Amino acid sequence: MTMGASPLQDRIAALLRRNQLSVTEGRRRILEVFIEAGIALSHHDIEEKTSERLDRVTVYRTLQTFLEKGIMHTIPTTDNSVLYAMCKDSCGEGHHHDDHVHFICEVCGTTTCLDGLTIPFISMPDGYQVTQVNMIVNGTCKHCAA
Amino acid sequence: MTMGASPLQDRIAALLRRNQLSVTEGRRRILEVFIEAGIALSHHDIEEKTSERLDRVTVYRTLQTFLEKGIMHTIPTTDNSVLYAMCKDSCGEGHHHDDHVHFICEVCGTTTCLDGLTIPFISMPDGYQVTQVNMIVNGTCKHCAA
DNA sequence: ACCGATTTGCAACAAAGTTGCAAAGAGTGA
DNA sequence: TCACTCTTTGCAACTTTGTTGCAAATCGGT
Repeated sequence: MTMGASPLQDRIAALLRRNQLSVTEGRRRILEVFIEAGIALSHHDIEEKTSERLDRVTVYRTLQTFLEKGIMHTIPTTDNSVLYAMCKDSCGEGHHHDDHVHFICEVCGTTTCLDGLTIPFISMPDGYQVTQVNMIVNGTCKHCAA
Repeated sequence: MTMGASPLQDRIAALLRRNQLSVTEGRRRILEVFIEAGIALSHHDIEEKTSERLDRVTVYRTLQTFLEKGIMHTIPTTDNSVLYAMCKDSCGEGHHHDDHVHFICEVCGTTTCLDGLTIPFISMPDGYQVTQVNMIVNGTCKHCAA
């Protein structure tokens, strides 16, 4: 029985189906958490925000699936926590538009995708072939700046 | 008794003393491994290359010390392994010249500091303050390129 | 409502990282 | 060179993080 529960739930269900994934409780919860948060989250964050509902293993497996489908991407961080963030809708299976800058605020600790900022082109030394470039900026975000 | 054992050992001892660190077996071994390797290493790499000699805990604590002293820096990676690399001699305590690009070869798996390549300046949106910028390039290095 | 395929939770495990403490080692100064 | 002090190391025990196999629950289609 498919009753349009809410615009958010509809959007989540559509996203999953578009990626040939069945719409399950766990996947819905995790996507909800990401959309509500609007920032990049660590595995630990997700476990906290979904605890009493989802098993640790399920979270691991679901995130793995989302990465493979291109629904999410990971963000490298200096302090070595794995962060996940939702890709824009334009990111399909395989094809990523992961060319934006990531910003990590050292005050509030949040990591955001600066979708407006494209990573500048750099020319590599002879013989190097580039497949992906990541750019991570650390500092103070606009909300935390005094 | 200070007898110049070898140029490498002298260099290592000098580096440690310059940073107010006593010259111990463990610290010497770890610096040796880094200098010999010439590439960035994970904690696991170091454990392997010094096993039978150093305790896991010692490796952790030593690397931590080197980070604090500015002898080494960490490199964020897409696959979320923590990598350590030696700073150039010009990096002092606190002051880092960490403005170079890091290259991760997807074929041989090695990570190198491209000291010649400076990270291009990017202008951030209003209100953002930048303290550090990291740039990680994935691809094929010149040794692995067919 | 039923059925096959997928997904979940559990348990057990492996790997990575941390903490406290006693023994060993480094660097003084005599 | 020895003795003394402070630092560093190794051990043991533990927490956290991530993985694997398998049976029960759930999903999507009919």
